[in-house]
Amino acid sequence: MSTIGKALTLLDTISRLEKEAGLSDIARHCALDKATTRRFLVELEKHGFVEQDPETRRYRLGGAPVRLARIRETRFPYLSVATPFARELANLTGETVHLSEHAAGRLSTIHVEDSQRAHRVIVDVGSILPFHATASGLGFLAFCPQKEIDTALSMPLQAFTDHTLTDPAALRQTLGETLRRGYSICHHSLETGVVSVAAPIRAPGSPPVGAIAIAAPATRAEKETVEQMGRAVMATARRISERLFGLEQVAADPLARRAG
Amino acid sequence: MSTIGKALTLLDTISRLEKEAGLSDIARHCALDKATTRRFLVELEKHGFVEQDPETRRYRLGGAPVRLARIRETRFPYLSVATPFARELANLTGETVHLSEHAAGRLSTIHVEDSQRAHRVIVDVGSILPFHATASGLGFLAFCPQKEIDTALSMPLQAFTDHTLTDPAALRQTLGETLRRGYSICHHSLETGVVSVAAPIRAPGSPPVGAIAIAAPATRAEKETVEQMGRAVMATARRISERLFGLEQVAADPLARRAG
DNA sequence: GTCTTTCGGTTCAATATGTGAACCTTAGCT
DNA sequence: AGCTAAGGTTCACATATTGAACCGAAAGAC
Repeated sequence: MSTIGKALTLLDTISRLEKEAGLSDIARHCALDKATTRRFLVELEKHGFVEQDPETRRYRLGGAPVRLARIRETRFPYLSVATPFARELANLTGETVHLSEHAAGRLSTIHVEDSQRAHRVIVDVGSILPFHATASGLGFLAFCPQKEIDTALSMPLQAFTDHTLTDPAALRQTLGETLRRGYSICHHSLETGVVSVAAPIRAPGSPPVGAIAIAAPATRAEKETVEQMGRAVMATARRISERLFGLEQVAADPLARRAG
Repeated sequence: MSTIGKALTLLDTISRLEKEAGLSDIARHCALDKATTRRFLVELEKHGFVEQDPETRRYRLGGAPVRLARIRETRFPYLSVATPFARELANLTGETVHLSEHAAGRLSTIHVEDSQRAHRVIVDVGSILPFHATASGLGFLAFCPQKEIDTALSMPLQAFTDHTLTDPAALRQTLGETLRRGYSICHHSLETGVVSVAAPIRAPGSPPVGAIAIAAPATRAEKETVEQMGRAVMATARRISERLFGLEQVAADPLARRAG
């Protein structure tokens, strides 16, 4: 792997740590030499991607990504467009709603609207959503070109619960159903006791850029409720997509226009 | 410079480009070889920091920073805490208010609340604010340790207008006044016709993490108005700081606590 | 139409760059 | 004191990075 790749992987590792960590800790997590880790950290710090606490000497995520993210957001206002819709959906259904974005071949959670109920599903901002074991992943993948699906299903598929589908053939069938239905359903695949539905955010004719999902405790997810939530999430995904990419006839570059 | 440094500099360069750019263009902007540029771009793309449009083959900022920024924001909720205060200040004064964050030794604009007036100052999200020629920069620097000030003033100081102060001694005096006053004032330093006031966001006894500023057309900036805006921005900066870092007696690690 | 330039992208020998075992110093623990 | 593990540094060695030269495609120029 190139040096850049290693450094960005290190950055990714730091982003997954619960809180700031020491040099040796980080080196262990990344399976890198301490000297190498240090050089990387120093370099990343110079550019603001990590910060070192001057007292504890521990490292944490820096402020540089904030600037980049804000620039990205002004050019492609995914978060600012989608967030109000997510909130509306959370209010409508009373369940936790979360948004994910596709980057670096992974689907990561970039926003969460918590359910107001005491008994609710918790989703962490920044968490990575496995394609085969989450509604978001399936809802995203189902609308991707075959090539993407093949790639995703050729990876090792971890069984998070005993309900997790790990057989590529079974997953392909699920994806087919999802595509026909317009939204995905996921029962107890990542965590037991959770049912989710999701739909992709996409420009017509293009692969999705992300997904929106509703996650509910299984005890509140009767068959009929799931269908209601599914239709709601699909409708919301469609509205977000229209705001981001314009209506069908406008096949313009999403980055060239500002969503109205 | 290390490979990582070069790659991150390339990323920074891309972030400054108005829109997506081609390979040769980017190579020229970064003064790097085309082959090198390509390897960097491919590596950055693998990790989601840049995207390539499959049709035009041009490159643009990717989605990965969004995830990192959201994680950073959950741990240190600078934007979400400061934005409502900025909006309030914009409504109160009727002028454009912008927030900046210190990272990688630079002050970058991470949020802008536009004035509602037709005649107003425009500030771009993502723009870098020179320390010596902006109210934000001066307001930030004035509250930094002497060492930071020396570093900043030992850089080449560009004269953006014929009002820009570029003499280190004069700037030191301005910084002293700013420190005593509690907020900075900047007349026509970056652009003629613009007057700005700013105050630092900071934990008591620590260097600032950023600044908040009001930018107004000079025609609306009578001496008295400037003083009013200065007091307002200083008060708002103080309230943001208190929300982020707690009140004086709590000298805890800002990242260990959630603002209330 | 053809010539020319520029584009995105690739190759490979030369070499600059990154690597990591061993080292130092400090801090906390027994 | 003695031990362990922390953060950080050094330098001979190995490997990843570099860039001139290259290719085919496409966009202008004439």
